[in-house]
Amino acid sequence: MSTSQGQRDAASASADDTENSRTPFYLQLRDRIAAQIATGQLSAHSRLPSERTLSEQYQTTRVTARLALGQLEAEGKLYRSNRRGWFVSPERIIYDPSLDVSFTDYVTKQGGVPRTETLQSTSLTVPVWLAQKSGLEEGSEIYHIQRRRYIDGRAILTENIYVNPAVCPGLLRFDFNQSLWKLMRHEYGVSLSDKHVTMYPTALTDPQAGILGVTPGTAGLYVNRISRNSEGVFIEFDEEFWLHDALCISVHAKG
Amino acid sequence: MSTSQGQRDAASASADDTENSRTPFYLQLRDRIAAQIATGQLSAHSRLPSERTLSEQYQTTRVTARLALGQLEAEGKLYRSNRRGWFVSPERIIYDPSLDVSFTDYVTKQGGVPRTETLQSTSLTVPVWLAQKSGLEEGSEIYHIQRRRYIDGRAILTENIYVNPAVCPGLLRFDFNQSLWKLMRHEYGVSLSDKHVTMYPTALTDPQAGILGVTPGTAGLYVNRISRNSEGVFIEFDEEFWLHDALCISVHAKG
DNA sequence: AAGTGGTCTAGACCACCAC
DNA sequence: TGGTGGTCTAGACCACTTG
Repeated sequence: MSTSQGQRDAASASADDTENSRTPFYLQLRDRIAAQIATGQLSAHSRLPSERTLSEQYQTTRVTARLALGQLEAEGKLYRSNRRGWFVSPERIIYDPSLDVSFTDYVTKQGGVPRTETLQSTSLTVPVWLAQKSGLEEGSEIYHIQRRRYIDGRAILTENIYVNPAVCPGLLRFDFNQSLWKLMRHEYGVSLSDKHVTMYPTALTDPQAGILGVTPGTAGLYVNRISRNSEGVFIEFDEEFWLHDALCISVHAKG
Repeated sequence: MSTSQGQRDAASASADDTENSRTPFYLQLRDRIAAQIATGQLSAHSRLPSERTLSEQYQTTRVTARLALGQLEAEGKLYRSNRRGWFVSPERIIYDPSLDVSFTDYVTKQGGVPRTETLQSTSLTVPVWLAQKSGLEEGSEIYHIQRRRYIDGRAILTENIYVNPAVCPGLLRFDFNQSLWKLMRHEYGVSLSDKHVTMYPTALTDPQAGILGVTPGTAGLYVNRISRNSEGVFIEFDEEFWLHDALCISVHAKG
């Protein structure tokens, strides 16, 4: 007999009930938490009460509380870290993948604290899929660099970069915790002129989710970019896996 | 005593268990369904068995089955429709928001069946936020068009378009179920030269989720675009709400 | 009317993290 | 060691869609 649901609408001060049917409780709860974020009672990177505390506080179950939290996560207003808890998402970083500006520069300029970790830097053999994208011969040599980047201490993207060794011989001797583009420009005089950027929203799955320390299935944005110089020579293929709430893509097109 | 979990790993023929700990059952289930999609046993737009049937088939509960389905939805491999069931997502449509090509044209070219519905077309007063973006005077007149677009009968995006009446006087007399850009070009000789595109992944919430007939919280991609002519005159502001699994953004940048 | 997903309850054990 | 989220069970009623 205690399976009654609802009856909590009275408590929802929300005004946007343009719908005809009752607002489910998890959406009411979502709105209440969202209001606390909007008013600044909960500020960026601050931690929410535990799921058990929330469900008790709002007299519901963990499942329902998690539904509300999941909504806010999907909207990019909350994120979770490992098994540590739920946190308020900071502002999205504005990012233009068609420009070769340094991550460090634009994050700093927008008030964030950037950090880059190099996870791997090796030389390997061009696999089929990359041969097709780059035009390089299958089996020839290519440099592979894998990195993880942070903003304000939170890992928000991991990337795989594949660089044509013909244009940057000996590249692997350098330190990649800095801007790769600056390095290529200053040390090799490489300039990029033709970029093809592809991106789509998708869930982060096993390898990348693990690297970023998030649950598999966490919403992400996949971005890749093929760069060539003015003669059409392949320079690099870069693929990035971003947490979906961390960025806002901004592209200018002229002509 | 019957609360034992797991023990189903034996049934998972999956080979990517590079992790050290046991793969949760909902991920095993996700992989099994994904395999059926990959092999074509389940083809685009075909419907899956009901959640109850699935949970019985795989000897688990609806909650766990829904977790697996939710994963595939987040990856863009499945979508749901109202209370009708779960369906296999078709290929993503490749879309370049920096080009003024017609939706109808590029969807058709990629083998899809496009359809456009005009939900509203009215003249209204420029609100503050739009005045800031466009440079138009607050309170002056602007045309507003709201549309919903389909691919293969599935509603995949809704958009709000705001057009400067100074460059397209009398625009509202036309039919907007066709390409707006073609219309502007042919009838008014308008050509776009400067476009600023902004986009980020987020959940679809109340107004847009309702228009597209999906549950609030469904993953989406928000895209907006401000277009000006070669003299810098504001032409249109367009904002689009896409289902996240429906598209793949592709942008070329030269120079 | 029957079946679907949508919402919700009231618990449980597990794996990991911080103290 | 205690608390957190992660996973899972076994049910329930509701709202909507379809025949």
